[in-house]
Amino acid sequence: MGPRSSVTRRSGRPSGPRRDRRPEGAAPSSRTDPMPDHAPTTSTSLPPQADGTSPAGTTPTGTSPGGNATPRSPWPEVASRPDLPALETEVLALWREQDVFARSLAQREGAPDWSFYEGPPTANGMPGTHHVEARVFKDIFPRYRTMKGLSVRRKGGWDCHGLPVELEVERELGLDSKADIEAYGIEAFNAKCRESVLRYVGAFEELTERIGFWIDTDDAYRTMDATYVDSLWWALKELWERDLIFQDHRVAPYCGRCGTALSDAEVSQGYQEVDDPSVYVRFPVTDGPLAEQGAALVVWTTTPWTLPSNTACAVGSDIVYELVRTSAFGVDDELLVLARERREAVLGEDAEVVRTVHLDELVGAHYARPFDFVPLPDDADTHRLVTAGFVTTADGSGIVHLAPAFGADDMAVGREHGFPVLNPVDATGSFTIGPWAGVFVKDADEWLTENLDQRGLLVKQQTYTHTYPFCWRCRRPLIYWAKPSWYIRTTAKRDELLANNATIDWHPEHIRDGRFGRWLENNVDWALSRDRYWGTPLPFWRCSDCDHVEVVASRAELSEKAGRDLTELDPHRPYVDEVVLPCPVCGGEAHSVPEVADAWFDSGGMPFAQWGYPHTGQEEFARHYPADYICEAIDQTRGWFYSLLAESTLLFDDSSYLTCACLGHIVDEDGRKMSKSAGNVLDPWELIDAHGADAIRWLMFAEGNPWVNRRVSHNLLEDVVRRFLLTLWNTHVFFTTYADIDGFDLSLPAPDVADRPAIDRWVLAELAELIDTVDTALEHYDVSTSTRALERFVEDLSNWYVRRNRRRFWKSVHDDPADKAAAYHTLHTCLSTLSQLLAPFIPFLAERLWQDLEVAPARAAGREPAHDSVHLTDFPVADPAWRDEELRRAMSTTRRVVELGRQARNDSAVRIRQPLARALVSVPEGEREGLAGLTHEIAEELNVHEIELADGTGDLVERSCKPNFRALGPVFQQRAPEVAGAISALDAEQAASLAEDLRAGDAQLRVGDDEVTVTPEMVEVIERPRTGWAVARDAPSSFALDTALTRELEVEGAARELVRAINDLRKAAGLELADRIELVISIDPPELDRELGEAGHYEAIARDVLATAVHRAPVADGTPIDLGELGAALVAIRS
RNA sequence: GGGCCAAUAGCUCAGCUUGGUUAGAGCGCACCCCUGAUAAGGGUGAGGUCGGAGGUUCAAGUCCUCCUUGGCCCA
Repeated sequence: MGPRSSVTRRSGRPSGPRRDRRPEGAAPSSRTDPMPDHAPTTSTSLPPQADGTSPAGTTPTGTSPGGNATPRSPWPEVASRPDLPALETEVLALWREQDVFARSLAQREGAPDWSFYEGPPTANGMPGTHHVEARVFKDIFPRYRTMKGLSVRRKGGWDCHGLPVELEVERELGLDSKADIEAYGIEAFNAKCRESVLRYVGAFEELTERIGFWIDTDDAYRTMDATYVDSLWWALKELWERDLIFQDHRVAPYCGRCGTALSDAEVSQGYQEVDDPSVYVRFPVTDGPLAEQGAALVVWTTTPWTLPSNTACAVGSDIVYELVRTSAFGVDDELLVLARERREAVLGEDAEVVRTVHLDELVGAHYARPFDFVPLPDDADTHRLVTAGFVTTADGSGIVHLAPAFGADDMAVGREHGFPVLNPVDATGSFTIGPWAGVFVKDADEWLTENLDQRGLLVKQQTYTHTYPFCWRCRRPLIYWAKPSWYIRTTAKRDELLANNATIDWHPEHIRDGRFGRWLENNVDWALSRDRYWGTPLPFWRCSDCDHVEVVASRAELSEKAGRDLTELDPHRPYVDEVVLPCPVCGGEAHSVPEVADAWFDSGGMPFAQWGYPHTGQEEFARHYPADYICEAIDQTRGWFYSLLAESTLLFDDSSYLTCACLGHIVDEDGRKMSKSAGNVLDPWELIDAHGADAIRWLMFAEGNPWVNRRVSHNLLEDVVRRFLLTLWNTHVFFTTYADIDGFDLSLPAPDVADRPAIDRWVLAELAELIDTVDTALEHYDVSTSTRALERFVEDLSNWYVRRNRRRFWKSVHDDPADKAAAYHTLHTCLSTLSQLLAPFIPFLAERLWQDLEVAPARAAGREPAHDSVHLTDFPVADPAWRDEELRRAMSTTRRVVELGRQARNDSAVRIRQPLARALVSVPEGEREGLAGLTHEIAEELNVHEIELADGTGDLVERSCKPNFRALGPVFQQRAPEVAGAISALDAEQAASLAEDLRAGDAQLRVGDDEVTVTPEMVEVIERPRTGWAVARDAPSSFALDTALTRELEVEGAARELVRAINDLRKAAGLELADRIELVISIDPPELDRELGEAGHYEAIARDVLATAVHRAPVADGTPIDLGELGAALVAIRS
């Protein structure tokens, strides 16, 4: 959407930022309190909004930079529960006000171009969810390339011409035929078409902006514009001059109601399964031996209306025919001729075979035509049998009726044998002569059949179920009809089309040789003309005297030839029809031909016509040709993908696009196609209003495979929001909440990465990996890999990094300022970089993060941020200092061990609050060293004082061996299972011995009667603790937990229990994060009280519950806290 | 009739290009834990003949052939 467009679509939509402020009189939030040394002690969540609205995020910049935020803190307030659609409209407002899209383009001026072509949506209906799919895929890669430093001009476009537009207008005006339209007036009709198009363009523009598709709609091309048509005229003249355009009678699928032939693409949209008549007719033979015997041919057809136009019949040269006697069809002992293979199917088992009929006897024989009301040319030798390759015995009788006017095959055979074209059918599809004159041919089938029956010519009649083409708009059956049409001779360039196709980078790859390649191999000449009104007029003027055709390449050339200024002519009917040219050959009058161009010709010409090339825009054309990237749904293989390739191949001898993304269709939750009749169409606005555009975008990019049909539903969108967007948002909320409380100053220098704790270095190493993954994947148009990596990282960041490090954020800044700074800087880097990585995917939320994390702090510090929008930044590059493969591996092991530890805790039923003394961990030897540096993470996470790492020796562990087939297989081949069995069968002692041997290198192993050499790779040595402790393990690792409790551990556990219970009391009392309390506590028995005191636990409790004093005294109104077998406490808090 | 694509847990999807013996994730369900991210978080469990049948191979969800079902396209 153009950066200057407006977005005022509906009332009732949030129109501006909402403040997530407390209602008057509510308890003050912690942020307005003096800065606490300690972390908040109670929930940081905000109370429900008094006005009933859900809390939305703030807008830290844009409408009111800095707003009424507390001046002290650079960090914006963020809602724990965001209203994503509202957040997005705020971001839209920001982009509009700051002109961000235009600036993102301006910023790359002079940079290398990366060219994108907009495949124009046909503006003849409201945009649907499938348009959202295509448009977000068109958006993401240009955004990515822009961030990579390229200049990506994004010129919008609208497909304005074509039958769909006409039909819409016809409906509107209540017109029902071409005669109606002409009565209404072509000029007025086309004006209505133009109006209709403009109406829908507006609807598309709104949706385009709302979903964050950055494309310049202000600069959009429109296929109906005069300059565009001028370009198409040039192209048509080029083709004409290269002898690539011709006019011919061709049998084409034709709609009598719409009065036009349909393109293959159009026909393919209208196939339906229907029951048609299936009639077997007697054609009495009139010469030769068969005639003497009184035999008749059995001829089959499903289109009785074509029988009056019959000119011949075809038999197959490799088919065996028989003369058959039967009385089963109303004539006693009649003789019939048909294919042997069809005898039983057509005549039944009782028919008696008289003899085989030689092909020689059939070919050339004449027969009596079934109807004779269509006049025949005098000199034609018609109504005889010929051979044709397409005759089969799959159905019918093996004798095929030919009517060259109504079948492509028939026409070809007719040409070969010089048969005339008998066409008693007019442009409305009705008979022009005979008893059924004026009747639509399909409606005459029944009468014709009855008539045959009455005349004793009908053998039998059945119903035949097959798929038959219907007009995709008006739903009437198409007929195949010979009519004059203009064609582009694409078959002359089939090899070139295939060669150019081979140069295209298709996604998915199989399109190239599959669907598209096959289509090109079977290429037929492009039926260019349409007998309609609202389209590009063919620039052909034909002399009424000598038939010379004059072709013009522009309105300027037309002016020259007409001898008057027509440069301002609206190049549409009826204006073009009014121009008469003098014939340069005979001096007669040349009139424009009445046909307009197939609208696909318009769309395929956009690479040059969007610039008005070659009359204008030569430089732009050269600069942006070919497109680096185009993208549409798979149905465009026969549509735009073809018209683009055909035109560029014929005109420029190459492909106009280098990479083509070919999307699957959008289906509903149950995998069904969305259709109005099924009532399962999802309105994109409804989805956007409920879940936000980012949710839809992420669904499109992350859920399933873009190249395959994908499901969209409210449930799936909710899932995306919860699983991904809210996880990301929660992490953001965590950071900004504590950054605010601590007044974290971003401008203070960050500790060197090398000086930060391992977990910081780990998350940065993961971040570096993430950047590489996303960058590489996007480079290759692979959104699935990128989104999977991003989801994984966000999950790790939230549920490992943040969870493991919470204490670092809330502990006193005085304890360890460097550590605290490391934590803040690390998390800030992660979120900020994520914002950039996510910018092409979910531009709204990414922008919001960037505003909160980069723009707001900078402005609060009185300086301008380096980039005031994430969409103006460069795609992130990983700092080499972040990379640490070993640490990533080690942390992966650590996390696996922690999972085992949790499992052991679970199984042992010793809850995590109860500290335990020690645990023994075994991991494969290669992972031991890395793990050693991270045991404190395990200890802390599992509340175990000491983690011992088994060193692979000694009696603490028992070993077993597991075969590694990947290494064994190639070496031992057939013996691999035997060797593997031997490895598995080793007892603990043998396994220990083998493990020792393998430490030094290869080892010998007894297998049956042999000894074989095994390498360390072939054997995985597994250790398991020998202790009686609570053990959990997966294959190579184990965790043994010493659950023995000492008195000291129990007392420590009691202290933890007290902290938790007192914090609950604080929460229940409605205390704020930083409120101080005094604690009155009385413990029973006194011995426990003494032990708590001696071990210093009261100081720790005071620190953890923000108590300024602890009074160990009897409590009258205290709350009891159960400390299990140790005793109980009575506690009161005073604020 | 031909072509292309798809079929993996109740649901949505990874894994297949490069075959390795214990097929993963999320959601949902059941039970449990945690409680200073808390309308969050974590664990465990149930749930799979990887659409079917053959074949290749020491080894097949993965490669080959055929078939079934669905979608799209062509005729």
